[in-house]
Amino acid sequence: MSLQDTSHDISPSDDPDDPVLFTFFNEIGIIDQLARNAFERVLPRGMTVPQFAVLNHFVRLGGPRTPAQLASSFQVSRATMTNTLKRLSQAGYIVAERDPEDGRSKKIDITDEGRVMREQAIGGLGPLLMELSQRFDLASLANLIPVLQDVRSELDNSRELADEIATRYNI
Amino acid sequence: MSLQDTSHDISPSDDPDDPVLFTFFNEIGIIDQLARNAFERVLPRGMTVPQFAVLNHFVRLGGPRTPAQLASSFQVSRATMTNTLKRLSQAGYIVAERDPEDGRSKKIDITDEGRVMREQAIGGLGPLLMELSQRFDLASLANLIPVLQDVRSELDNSRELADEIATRYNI
DNA sequence: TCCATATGATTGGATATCGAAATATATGGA
DNA sequence: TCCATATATTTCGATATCCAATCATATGGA
Repeated sequence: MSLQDTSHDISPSDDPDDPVLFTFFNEIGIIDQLARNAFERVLPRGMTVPQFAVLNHFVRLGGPRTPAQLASSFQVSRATMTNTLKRLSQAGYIVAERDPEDGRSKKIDITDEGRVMREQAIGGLGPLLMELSQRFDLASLANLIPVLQDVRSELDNSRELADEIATRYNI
Repeated sequence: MSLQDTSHDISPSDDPDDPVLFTFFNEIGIIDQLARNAFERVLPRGMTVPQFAVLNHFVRLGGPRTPAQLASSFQVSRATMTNTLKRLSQAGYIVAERDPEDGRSKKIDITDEGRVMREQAIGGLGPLLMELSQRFDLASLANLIPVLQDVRSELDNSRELADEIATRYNI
């Protein structure tokens, strides 16, 4: 959920103690929620956005990959990736085998069933993206992307900052 | 998690079948994740972003509010709001009483303990926002906000679109 | 060789979130 | 009055996500 309520209106907040960053992250959070929800609706029954993302990764970039590599690619914790991989594996969409070179590690790859499921997922996702493309001003969005990437990069570096502030203020 | 992996780099994707919308929502998702995480780090032990958001709502806009109103304000389902309110209530930060006018409904309001907790939360959140304000180009972010609000508004209207596509493609 | 440390993966416990179903109360019409 | 329908809230079951702790395997230095 976002930091700030909106009372479900779309107009900008004009509260003076409502800094730009607040409003910005608020919008980001709501958009993420709505987009995730829209995508999930057009995915096949039981398929989720994170699971599809992993299947798509294998189709587009090829396998195999280790769980650690996947976690890093998607910027989630290894624990989270373990969870997603477990579900995909139980559904038969991926296979895992131990790495003979390094007994700690695993090699994950997509199965034929996984490829079929990924195709089915594209079947609904593609049309949704098409429709949304027509509704949005894609040029404006394209202009936003570099700024968003800067923000991401800065946030990426601010974990220590947050921890430092936490020790300063939360004892 | 986002739809698309990034292999943890920041550069724009130049994959031709990687439409602007894909990249855009991908960035949004990662930023939301990172920001949420940063905020959670500076909140007092046990306090979460959604819980703080509700307390902050009461302090800024006053109470009481019904669960349905809160759910609508934050754009989450009523089930989700019930869950958050239960935790806040168990911690003593809010109180609920039945609405004498309408037996189905409840009036929620913040307690003094809730106000204290909200102040403590501001203690860490404020400094983090300050620091981030210095690291970011706030003017660029401010320019983005209207576009983001348009996107949100469009997504807000696209639930039926997603459902229609779902019935078309997912049988 | 042996141990301390590092690294990969998982488990356990917590919260958030959704949709669907259940529960309780209103409301309006026959 | 009584019932069908609408609305408010909660419950249930599922997934995602994190952190902290655990387990297994490597690796490097004494």
